[in-house]
Formats: sequence, structure tokens, C-alpha cells
Amino acid sequence: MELVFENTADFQLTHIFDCGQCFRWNKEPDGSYTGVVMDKVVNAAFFPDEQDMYHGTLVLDNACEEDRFFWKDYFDLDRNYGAIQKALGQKDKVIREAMEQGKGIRILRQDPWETLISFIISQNNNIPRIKRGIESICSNFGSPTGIYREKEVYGVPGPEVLARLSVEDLSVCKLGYRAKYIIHTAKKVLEDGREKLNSMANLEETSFEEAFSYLSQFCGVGPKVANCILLFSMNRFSSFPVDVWMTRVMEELYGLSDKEKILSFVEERFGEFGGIAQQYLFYYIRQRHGNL
DNA sequence: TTCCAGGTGGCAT
DNA sequence: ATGCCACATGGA
Repeated sequence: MELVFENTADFQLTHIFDCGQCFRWNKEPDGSYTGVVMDKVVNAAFFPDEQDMYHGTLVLDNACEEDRFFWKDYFDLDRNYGAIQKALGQKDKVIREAMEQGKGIRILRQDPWETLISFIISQNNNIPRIKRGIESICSNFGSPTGIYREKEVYGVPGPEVLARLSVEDLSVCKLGYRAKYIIHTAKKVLEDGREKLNSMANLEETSFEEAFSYLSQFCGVGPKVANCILLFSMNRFSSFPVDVWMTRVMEELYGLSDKEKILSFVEERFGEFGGIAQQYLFYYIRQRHGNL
């Protein structure tokens, strides 16, 4: 069955899925994407209007009507990205160009647990290997959630599964030294409860600083990874993860050399939408360096 | 062969 | 508090 979202605005599948925020979506030969989200497997296809290629109909195959809210929430469809782009566009020429390249990016509202382990794996690693590592964790230790287009699909194993594993068990996933971080983290999430982790996404209950310092307690989570988790799964749109690409782009395009300068500049320049600006810039610089 | 990838933990000052 | 550096793995 199909789920259809008409009049979807400011939307571009490639820019959404290839901007480094998610790792379980893969492009199909027809340009659509197939992905796994919380034990649900869907294929996303976008049919743009003739006048505006960023506006059109989003069709999710293998999704049902009762999950309409879930997917609307996941794709952040209620947020007006056009207005955000307009506001950011007032700031400077650099961000305007970056937005032109990455137009249609949306911040997906992902599961905190999946995002936590995904970005622990991301450290000192590259995107194709991150994807392989996560896929390997799922196929080796996750539960099968069904078959889609002749392929068996597996969900992300919960903390109760990963906490029982040894470093040797995880060695098949080729995570390198990060395997022990994953096990440590799974044990802590299991102790604290997954609800505690999820509660960090609640803006009324938890402040940014509280959520940041809670995440920082996990082994393998430093400031960069914590900011990714806050941005990609916890509704914190001001968080601005600084990785090697971000130091590169801020040096090349804004002449900013160190991390402290970058962060104070970004806060002043982009404010509450720093994270969204970061996504445009990330996509932009990787494109410029031929990484896409 | 060496360098690099969505960095961080551990240790020495 | 700050500055190094090792860390697994595989692609260029």
C-alpha cells in the first residue's frame, strides 16, 4: 500500500538522504530511495510539479494510512523550510549559494537510539563505511522486519541486544575500536532506560545543556557526536556539529580558523537555525570537493 | 606506501 | 584546562 503526501514543499530526496544525516536509505535505479525506519521499510519517491521541482507529491510505498503522522513527523513536513531558507538567505552570500545547491534538504526526525549508535560509529570514519557498519549490526544482530523487493530487512537491535555482545561478537561488523564504545553505550542505555534517552528530545522537559551533558556521558560521544544526535533526533535545530568538513568549509568560505571562532560566529550569524545552515554547508563543501 | 574519513578517550603537562 | 596521540578499517 501507498501513502501519499500531496503539496509537499521545499523537498528533494537526494539532498535529504545524501547530506550525511541518515545511513539506512539507499538510492534505487529509478531515483527513488528505500530505507528502514523504526522497523518499517518504505520506498520514497517524489514527483515534482512542472513549475517547481522542489514542490510536489511524496509517495511512500509499503506504508499505511495509520502511519501517516509517523511519516509526516519523520520528514518534518509541518516545518516551513521555505521561511527558514528566506531567513538564512538574508545573512550572507555564502549561505545563499550553499542553499541553492542543497535546496530541499530537511532534517529528519530520527530515533535517538539509532542516531546515538550511528554517530558513535561515524567518528574518524567515512560515510560508506558508516553505512556498512550499521547495516552489518542490523543484519547480524537485529530482528528481521519483513521482506521488501526480495530483500530481507532488519531493524536496529535494541540496547538489550547489543549490551549482551562482546567485542569479539561485534568483530564481524568491522567497527574497529568503536565496537567497545557501542557495547559500553548499550549497557548504559539499558541501565538508564531507553525512555531516559528519548526524554532528551522533549523540549519542555529538557534543556539543551541538560541533553548535551547527558549525551556526553556516553563512551564514544564527544561534542561533535552529541551535536549530531541533538540535531538529527532531538529537535535541537541550533546545534552545529563541527567535523573535518565543517572546519574546512568555515576556513575556505568564511576565513575562520579554529573551533571556538566558528561556534561563536555561527551562533551570532545563524542563531536558532544553525543546524540547518550546517546541513547546507556540509552538503555544499562535500560537493565542491567531489565527495558526492 | 601513506593519507584520510561527519572524533574521542586517555594520558601527560 | 589544554595538547598530544593511538585507535580499526578500507578506499584512493
